[in-house]
Amino acid sequence: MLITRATEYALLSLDYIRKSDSPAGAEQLSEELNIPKSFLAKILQNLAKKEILVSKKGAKGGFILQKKIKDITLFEIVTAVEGRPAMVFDCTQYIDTCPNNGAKNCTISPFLTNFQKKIDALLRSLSLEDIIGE
Amino acid sequence: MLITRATEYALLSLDYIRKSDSPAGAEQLSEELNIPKSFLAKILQNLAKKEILVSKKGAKGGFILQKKIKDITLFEIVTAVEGRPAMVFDCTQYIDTCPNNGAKNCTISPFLTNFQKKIDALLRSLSLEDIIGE
DNA sequence: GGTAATTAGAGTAAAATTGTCTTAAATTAT
DNA sequence: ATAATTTAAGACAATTTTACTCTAATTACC
Repeated sequence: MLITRATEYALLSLDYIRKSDSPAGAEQLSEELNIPKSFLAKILQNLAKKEILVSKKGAKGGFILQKKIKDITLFEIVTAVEGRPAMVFDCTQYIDTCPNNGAKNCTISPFLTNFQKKIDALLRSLSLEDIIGE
Repeated sequence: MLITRATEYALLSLDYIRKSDSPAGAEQLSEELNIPKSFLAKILQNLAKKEILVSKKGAKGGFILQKKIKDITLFEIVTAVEGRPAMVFDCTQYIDTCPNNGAKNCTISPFLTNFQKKIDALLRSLSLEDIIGE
């Protein structure tokens, strides 16, 4: 799966948040969107760390958007939530057993790297506005 | 991960097989490419079932290509090896807890479906020749 | 017939994802 | 100030997916 459930939850939350007048709390989002609360809280925290959301603590706290939806890319969201860009493949994991000693003599490495770049570019080109509409 | 290790093993094997004069056996491929034998055997079986490889049993048996490399798409390979097309996302899994009762009122479903189609088209447009060269 | 190879299916192990819990820190309202 | 509310952080547990193994059967060559 290129995009995990966590990212799907993030997209749904971001759509809810941008439609909300006041800060939306984790509990509220959890109930409205039927997403496990503690899990969602983590996701929202990650979005806040990466400057996609602003978090407000205390009573009447919650989350609001930090940027316009056209200025938030899918690449940013995925990276924030999953802790790394969406990966197409990962032969780097077993580079130690690679019979070609890494990418140097690998027949498929150049292709896969290129493919990854294409997906990255696609994700960077898509804004939250593209996804959830204006 | 859009493409699993099994598909990577398939690509490496296909490259080896197409360079080989005689049928390449699972054991040989396993040793040359440093891939666990039993795991690889399953992958090769799947490629054979989906008419990408021809399998020859018995002594001097092994696998040979069934088509030209320009006529084998990455989509075919992934589908054969992983048992389904490469998935971009999967909210269908938890459709029962979806607050929008499935895709009908979902804010992100149209986008995700569209995104999936783009990836499918990309995978269908790429031949094995594109990946491993002529 | 005997050996070399694939086929088939169940089963195990490891890793990643998803989800929970508990405690602390910050902010607001009273 | 104090209580109530809400985020922050981190450890932990459950689930799912991926990766891999094993055994027995089948097929084909010599």
